[in-house]
Amino acid sequence: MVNVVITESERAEVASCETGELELAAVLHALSDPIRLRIVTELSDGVERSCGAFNLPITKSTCSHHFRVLREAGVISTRVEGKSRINVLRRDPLDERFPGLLDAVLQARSD
Amino acid sequence: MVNVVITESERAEVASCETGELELAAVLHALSDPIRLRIVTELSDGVERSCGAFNLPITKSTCSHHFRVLREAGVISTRVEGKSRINVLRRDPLDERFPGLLDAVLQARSD
DNA sequence: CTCTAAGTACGATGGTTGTCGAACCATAGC
DNA sequence: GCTATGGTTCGACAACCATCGTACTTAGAG
Repeated sequence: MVNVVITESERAEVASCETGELELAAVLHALSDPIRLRIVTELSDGVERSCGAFNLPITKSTCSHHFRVLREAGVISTRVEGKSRINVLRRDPLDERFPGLLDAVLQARSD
Repeated sequence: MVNVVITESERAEVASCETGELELAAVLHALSDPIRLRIVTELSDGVERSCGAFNLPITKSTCSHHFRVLREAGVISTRVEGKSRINVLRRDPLDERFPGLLDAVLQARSD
């Protein structure tokens, strides 16, 4: 059993050395919240939706937070359209980088 | 935009109503840490390993913590053998409940 | 121009998490 | 019985996170 002490930043650095690991962990973390899972599931039909179209049981600011987490992990992308922000699932980039991951999560959710 | 306030426990309860969601979120969360991803990856060859066999850059207690998170999410199982705790990846149960998920994660990691 | 609708940004707060060290426990070997 | 060895448990701590309310921005409607 090793007994080395490292800081948080060093830990993140170590992680990013192994290709793909950091981004994968970020995507998995983004998907590991019920609210965000619900958003992703609803977006998985390919229909673009504004943030307000999800009827989520949270306040506006919390809603904004969750969409940002998903956006920064690369799970969704958002474009401005009039007063609304339209959200789209970034299915193709995700499928290319993590083949099968999104499908597995979506299928698991719909069981 | 709805504006309902709920507590954390209520939120968890709501989540558990939709079948599979809670467990899925737990598994995804368990996998969203670099150290635990590494443990799962090493275990994915089917070889059973003691906790100390991973050479992780963390202390014993932190190590114990990560194995517990994986165990409680149902990702691994542990059995006592002499002085050691032998860890096994619960591949079949995982594949049955979340088909393709583990494979997708493992493949993404090895890119 | 004013008002409303849709979000974002900021600051606060309570809960969770990753980490550590020290103490503890169980087993094997002496 | 004594001593490693391999883990677990506990308490502490800093960082992070989900949540909220308030204030702000931007765009369309009147």
